Amino acid sequence: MTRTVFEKTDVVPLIAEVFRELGYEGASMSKITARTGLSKGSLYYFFPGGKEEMAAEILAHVDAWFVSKVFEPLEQHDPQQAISEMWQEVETYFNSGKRICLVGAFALDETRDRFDAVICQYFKRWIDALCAALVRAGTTRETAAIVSEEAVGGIQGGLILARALKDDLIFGRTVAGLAERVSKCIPGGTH
Amino acid sequence: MTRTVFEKTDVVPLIAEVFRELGYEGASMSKITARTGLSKGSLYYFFPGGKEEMAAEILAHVDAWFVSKVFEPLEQHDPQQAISEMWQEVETYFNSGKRICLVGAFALDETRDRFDAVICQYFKRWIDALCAALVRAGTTRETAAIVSEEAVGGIQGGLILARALKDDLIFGRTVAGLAERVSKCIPGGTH
DNA sequence: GTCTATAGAGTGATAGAC
DNA sequence: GTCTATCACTCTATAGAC
Repeated sequence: MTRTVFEKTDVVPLIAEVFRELGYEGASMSKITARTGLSKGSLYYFFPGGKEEMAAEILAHVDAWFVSKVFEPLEQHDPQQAISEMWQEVETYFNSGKRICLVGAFALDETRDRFDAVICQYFKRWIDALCAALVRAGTTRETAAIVSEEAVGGIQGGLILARALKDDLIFGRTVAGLAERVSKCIPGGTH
Repeated sequence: MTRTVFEKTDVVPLIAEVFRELGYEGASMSKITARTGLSKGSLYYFFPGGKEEMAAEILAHVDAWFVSKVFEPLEQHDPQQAISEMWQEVETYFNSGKRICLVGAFALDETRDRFDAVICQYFKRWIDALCAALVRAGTTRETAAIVSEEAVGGIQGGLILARALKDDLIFGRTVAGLAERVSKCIPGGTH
């Protein structure tokens, strides 16, 4: 019998892609075993709580990525640089719109109710972090709050359009448009 | 014994809400029978093709609604009035963000591949119709194309944020913001 | 031998099709 | 309601590292 040894840190991103592509309900255990190469035994060894625990860990993993790559820089670093890096990270992470936002997808159906705290926190922190960065860059609190919502929402909308239209360029246009509008509300911003 | 007689036209909107709330995979036949009051027999009488035929008819029904209430007015009526009515219809239809876009939700997971022609057509026609209305109102073709994408995408993003944050006001703010930006690119528009 | 990780047959429940 | 396939999940067996 061959024995492949997995580590949990390697397993989480694999399962994440299955949930991302098939959704919570569509990601059956058999699909997960087929696409990850892990047996049911291994999956339940890593995640005794089953499918719900897998999804919870995956959401936490996605959230942690955004915290370190996007939210914390926006909250702590130079605001203009952090915002500019945010657009870059977003374009790369979502692979020009070919990869969707797992948190956004989970928000749309009853899956939201299973994970509502994480889902709500993710978007709230993103909007608040961007807003705080804009305020530090000199934007008024009112404008910053409105623009931050528009930017985070706009990214989600761009991902839906990219998948719906099977258009590899639309997400880039969306991000570029949002970046321009955000930078225009920074006094002395590059535009 | 009581006997409730259903007509297919009454059944489609009922099933539509189940798909909208639970997603394609989450909307099991038992959930559909439970929430519509229809027996499995009735469902297969109305939809011999099963679940896939139900979803296809529901998508067609949603699309037809948008064609008559949004796309055709944008394509044919007074552009400024049609655009202003679009925002009104969108706010009402999505119930201030408490109701999501079925087409957008289907676009996110592998459900898209089952219905990709309808899903693509829906968003393409919406963007094109809005773009054409803006051009008729005097906007340059280039600006109109960009703004139309931003508006249709922005609506989808607003719906995701509304559900994720459980915020009844954010969708209204999103629509108001988009409406303002759209009207600003019309020469002599009301702003 | 112990311990950790893996395999996969087998469980009852429920899916969608008819 | 009845069908078969598949669901999430359990359990036993065991491979390999120590």
